[in-house]
Amino acid sequence: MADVAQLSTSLRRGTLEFCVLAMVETEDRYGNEIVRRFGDEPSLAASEGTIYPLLSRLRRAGWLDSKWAESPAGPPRRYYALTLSGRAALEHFRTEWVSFRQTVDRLVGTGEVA
Amino acid sequence: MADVAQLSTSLRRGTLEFCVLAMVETEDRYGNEIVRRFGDEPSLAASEGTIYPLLSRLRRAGWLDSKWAESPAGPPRRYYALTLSGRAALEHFRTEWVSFRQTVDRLVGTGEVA
DNA sequence: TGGACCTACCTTGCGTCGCAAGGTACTGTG
DNA sequence: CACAGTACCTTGCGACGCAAGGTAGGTCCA
Repeated sequence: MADVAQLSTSLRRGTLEFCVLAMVETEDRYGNEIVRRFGDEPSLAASEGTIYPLLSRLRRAGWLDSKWAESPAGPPRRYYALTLSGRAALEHFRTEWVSFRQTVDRLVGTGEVA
Repeated sequence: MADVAQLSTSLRRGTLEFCVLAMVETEDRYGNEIVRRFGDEPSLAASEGTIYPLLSRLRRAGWLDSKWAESPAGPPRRYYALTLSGRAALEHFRTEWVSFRQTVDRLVGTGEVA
């Protein structure tokens, strides 16, 4: 059960993968970079153990493409880019997200006036 | 992997339980009633196999209380009510949800202008 | 040269959850 | 008495988050 401390853990579910897609939409990025960027988002913080398997799944699903490139200092990096079907999936999520968000707002309320 | 058909399945994760809490916030409700009400929400549809175990978890977590009552026609119903700590959890979710929602809007965009 | 450290990748194991399918039982109707 | 409707719950499977553990390339400095 999601006690209060783990609340945001399961909130991320189903959203994180599309945040990743959005993150590589305009620019190729590599795994560790993505992990660090999510670390800056308090509502979305996710560790290596979450991001790397997620990137593999997105690659297998054909939504991401990857190519190796050398690092200016350190081991080589695997850069990810959005594929055509990845872009389509992201677009589809955007519309799905809007209606989902509205439904939740309506059902649980946000403290604002209805 | 969440293909497009299962997209909303995992979106629900982490949200559904609080929609349930919100649903019994102002009025006691029983399981089948909750299932039917979610059936009317296209973004949240969830079946018995999801709702009943969820209700049990919420009860074990101390967020819901239940009492049996006879039905005007049919087998007895188990009515659920929000406990004090359930109410606190729901309030906590409401603030968490608002910031989560904003983060996702910002990261994936919604098609609206930034 | 060699040790310490950083960066970068990935896997293993555990626990949780959604959900289709299957199961039990009470009630009213023909 | 059979049947259909209502209402509850469980089982088994697959997917996922994530802490922890593992490998390896690169730089720095003594």
